[in-house]
Amino acid sequence: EMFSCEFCPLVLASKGSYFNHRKRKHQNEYLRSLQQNGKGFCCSLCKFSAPSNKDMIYHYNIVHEKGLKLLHEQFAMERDFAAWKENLQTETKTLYVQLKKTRQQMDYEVIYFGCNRSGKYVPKDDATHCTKSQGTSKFGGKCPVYMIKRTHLSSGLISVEYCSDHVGHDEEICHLRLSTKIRSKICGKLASGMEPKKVLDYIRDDHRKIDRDAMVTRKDIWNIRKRYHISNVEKHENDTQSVDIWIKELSTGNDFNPVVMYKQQGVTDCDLLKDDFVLCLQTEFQKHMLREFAQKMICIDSTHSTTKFLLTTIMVIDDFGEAIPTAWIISNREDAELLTRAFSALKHKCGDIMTDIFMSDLANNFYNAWTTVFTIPNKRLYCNWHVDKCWRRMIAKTISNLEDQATVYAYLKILHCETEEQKFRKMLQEVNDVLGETSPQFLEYFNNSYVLDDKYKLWASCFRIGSIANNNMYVEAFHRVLKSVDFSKKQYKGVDNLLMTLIKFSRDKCLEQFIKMPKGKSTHWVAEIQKRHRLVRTVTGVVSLGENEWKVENPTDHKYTVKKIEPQCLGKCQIKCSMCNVCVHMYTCTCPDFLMHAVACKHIHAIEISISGGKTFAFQQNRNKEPEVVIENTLVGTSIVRPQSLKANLHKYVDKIHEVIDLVDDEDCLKALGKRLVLGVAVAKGMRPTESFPRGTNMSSNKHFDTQKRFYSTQAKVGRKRKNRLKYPTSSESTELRAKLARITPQLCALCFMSDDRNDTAQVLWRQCEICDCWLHSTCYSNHDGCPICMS
DNA sequence: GTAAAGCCCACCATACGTAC
DNA sequence: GTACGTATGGTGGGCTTTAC
Repeated sequence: EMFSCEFCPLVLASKGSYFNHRKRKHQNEYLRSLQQNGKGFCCSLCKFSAPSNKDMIYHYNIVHEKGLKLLHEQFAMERDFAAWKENLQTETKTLYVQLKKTRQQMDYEVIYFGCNRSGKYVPKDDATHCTKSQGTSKFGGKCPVYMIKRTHLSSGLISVEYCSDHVGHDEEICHLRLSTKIRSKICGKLASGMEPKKVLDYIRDDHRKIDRDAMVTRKDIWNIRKRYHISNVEKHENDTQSVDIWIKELSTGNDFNPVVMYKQQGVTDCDLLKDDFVLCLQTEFQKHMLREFAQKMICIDSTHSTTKFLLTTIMVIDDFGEAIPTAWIISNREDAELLTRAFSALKHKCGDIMTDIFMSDLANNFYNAWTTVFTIPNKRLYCNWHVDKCWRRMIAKTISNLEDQATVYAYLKILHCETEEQKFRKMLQEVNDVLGETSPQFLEYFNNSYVLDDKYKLWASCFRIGSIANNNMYVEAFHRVLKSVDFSKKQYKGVDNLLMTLIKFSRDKCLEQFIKMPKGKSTHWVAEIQKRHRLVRTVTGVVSLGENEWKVENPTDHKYTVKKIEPQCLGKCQIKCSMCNVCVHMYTCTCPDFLMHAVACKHIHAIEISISGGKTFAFQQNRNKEPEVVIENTLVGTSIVRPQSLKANLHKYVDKIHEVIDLVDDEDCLKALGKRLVLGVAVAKGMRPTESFPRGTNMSSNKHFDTQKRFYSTQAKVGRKRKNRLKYPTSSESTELRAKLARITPQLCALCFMSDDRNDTAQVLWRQCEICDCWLHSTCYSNHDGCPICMS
């Protein structure tokens, strides 16, 4: 092969000869071509170009008088070289980056290093993001800083040739990287379980010099944690793979496998879609709790905002009246089809579940799925809270007048809280007429969603007497705790994080249960029960209506009926009153307190005290009688002599301190002594009884004495207009509305709540009961033996 | 001719900006 | 406060160029 010169007509026989000729004979043209093509080494101070780094250093020294030095070092061991390099980098504010892979040569290996700031930044075509805040680290030229490390394979001796003087750019620490020393320190702290915030605090306290290591940010710590996989939860950077690893570990462990069902996205399943994700979890403790407490009640609800998926929780209520989550389903949707699949897996694991009450929100998906798989519950109840929420939303949507909104809501609340079935039926007829006049649109919604097909039995208070809970707030509360405490009110943490949080939650609940079974627990419920026991003195009288039925009177409230349903609580109930031993499962009462809060109300306490005491009812007399409280004086060993002897001892110490101050010269020691003395004087001043505090007041121990002064804005407040919030009717409003309702002649049947005849006959026949005054279809009346409302 | 040094490209870890 | 997407730049392989 022949090589022809591009600058003259000469033709050369070899490639080597060609390059030699070009460099010797056409040096200027050659360098110019390097410049034009952007190759070789270009001087950052003039237009000169050189083919190699050493030529360029020579140019800088001769032409620009930079005085760059080519230095040499030798090291016996790799460790010495590493320490020297780290030190050199810190001192010269340089980052020597390896330019090429380590290369093996005759009897030594070579590594080439260069300045990290050499080079030209070339943005990518599809660049959409801004450059970094400090700008690119490439300054657009070649920095003469370099280092060649040669390690002799036979002797292990390391020889280094280097230049550490920068040209073309300043020494800026913002373009350096964290040193390996600080990295390993952070890594160690994180691995030992220290929180990133505390690690940052520790590093900043520990590092005094102003260098790159002093500029550690939270982001750096987060990156190190991610890079070295220090987090115990994230098994993989990819959430999907991390969850897979977790599931594998949980499934293959020796302990109880908590994974009931796992369907990955992208995997085909005969019943589910390809994109569906389902993860059903139940720990051994949860299985035990579900079997133990499911007979009474099952609460189900789901939440968003924990991950990209939905979290559905199945809860039961334990003997202490506390909610225990017994299974979790993490899924991408919550329709009956998917839930049926998950429930089937649950049934396979813990058998069929027979429950008395099933409580969920107003949607049918949970109930339908549950009844498809498990035995149909005796009763289904809507969560009161969800009913209220839907009513408010629909009232705001369909009724424009604010006064009408308030009136309709008040009527609905009276209806909702009515505890006697007969009264409720009558009132529902009357409310129907009021709604028809105010908003026919709302009436249609109300009838279809809450009245027809016996739907009123799912939310009305009179149909849930004796149920242990009236709303799904247990599940809501759990979801709130999960979001606010474990997830720090953040959305979209990974599924692996949620998985671990749930399993840890179950573990904590298990321990809690383990602790409170033998010890008992002063729960919120126990406090509520005791509060009601103390209120017994406000009850004015009790009238016996039969063997197990009483009417209880209050001076302000209405009369309520109390029935005894069990002579003693059969279960291992822990929410008993410690004073009269009554529990919520023994009685029923028609008062709103019993219905709303599911605890033994003051009326039940009154009956129990009356029966167990075997006395005539005379609570009124005890109204002002407070139990005597004996306060023991715990100030044991106090005497008048003791402070005087202490004072004498202190004076001796003060004399010694005088001696020490004269003898000691060390500055730090004196400073430390001074600090302690200042502190001692402050303590003594604080302890001096200068003022006598008022005693015997009922002030709370943690009450703030003065409100803290705060800065306040001087800007004019633009603030949003407050919405006209719908309020519960007060007792006087309630009486007034009841009276209004009583004047209405209803147009509906009190049994089926339909206006026309059930049998669709041409002539609609009506009949009024002489005892309860309720209007019914003749057909509805005649189908029963007597009035179906008052049973007369 | 051969070893050393340079250049280009692809890959991927790190660091940054943005949005929630 | 942090998850996420992506720009930036270090690393390494392979080829080219240069020095001896």
